[in-house]
Formats: sequence, structure tokens, C-alpha cells
Amino acid sequence: MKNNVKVARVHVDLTQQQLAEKVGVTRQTISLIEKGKYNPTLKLCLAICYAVNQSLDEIFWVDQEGLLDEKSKG
Amino acid sequence: MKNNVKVARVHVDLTQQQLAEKVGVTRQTISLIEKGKYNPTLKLCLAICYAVNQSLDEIFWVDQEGLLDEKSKG
DNA sequence: CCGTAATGCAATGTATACATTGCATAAAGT
DNA sequence: ACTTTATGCAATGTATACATTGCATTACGG
Repeated sequence: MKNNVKVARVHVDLTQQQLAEKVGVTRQTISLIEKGKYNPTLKLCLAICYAVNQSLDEIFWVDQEGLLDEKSKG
Repeated sequence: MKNNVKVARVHVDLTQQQLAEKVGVTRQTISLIEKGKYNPTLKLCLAICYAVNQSLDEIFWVDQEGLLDEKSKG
């Protein structure tokens, strides 16, 4: 699950801890999402979008081939 | 978790069962998402987008007030 | 060198997304 | 009346998102 959370977070000058507090999760969760190790829920994706003032497509869109790569990468 | 899955699904002429097969989940899961009773994962949101040829923002965006309403509605 | 801020990661527990099965109802065709 | 198709919903089990705690590393400032 690649995404643009880290770039967007740095762009609005927030640490992982601050973003975590803003969206109501732990720093650990933010870290794992940035690292692509979690498949976050829609609600959390939206909360992150609000916090960094960007859209779902801007932060979380990956095209179909990208997703397929994830699976066949194993 | 309000969304536009049902409208988009009907628009591309798929039944819940057919959409479920295309995205690799059960009909039950599609039904609950359309009814707003599940908070789907990003991967599933993306799979649905591919299946109905629309973007995350088109199908799943709800603005911040919408989310807050969900919480304070209970 | 020592303290602090920012991040990565590992172990374990809890909440919930999703699977599976089964039954009920409404609409359309025969 | 009977069958088929599409949908809703309830009960129970499994996988995983997320919480919690703790420790390690890097970088910066005293």
C-alpha cells in the first residue's frame, strides 16, 4: 500500500506524533502506514486528508497495476 | 460511512454479487459497505474504484463535517 | 558527553473488517 | 403457483487494523 502520507505530512510541517494526535491514532499507526505496511481504513484515510488539506486521490490513489504489483511481488 | 458505491455500481450495470466477484470479496461485504455499516479498507476502496471506473474522491469522499456528524449522531 | 526530539521496530492485546452459511422478501418470467 | 434473480440481515469464525509499551538509532543543542 504505497501512498503519499509522509510527503504530505512534512509539507504541512507535522511530526508523526502531531499527525497521529490530529487524526486520533497512535504514532505507531502513522509510521506503519507511511511505510506501506498497513492497509488503512477509509475513515483514517479521510482523517489524514483533512489533516494535511489534500484529497483522497492525491494521497492514496494507486492505479490498478500498482496494486497488482503488490500482490505478485511476494 | 456514507458513499456512492451503489449508484456507481448500478451505473456500470453490476449486481452486488458481480461487483463482489470483481473485487474479490463476498456479496455480504458489498451490501454492508453500500449500507454504510462498514468502514472499508483502502485496498477494497481502490478495487471498487477500478471496477466502476471512478476515483476515490468520486466514490468515497465525505467532507469533515460529514464525518463528525457520523460520530455525534449515535 | 548528556538530554531531548523524531523515527523505526518488536511483542502482545483488543476491536472490527471480512468470510461463511443460512434464511427471508420482493420482483420478474414461465 | 413455482422458479429464478437481487437484495437484506443474523450468527459465528478468522484475519488484521490499531492500541500499548518498550527499546534502539540518528541528529541536534547544551
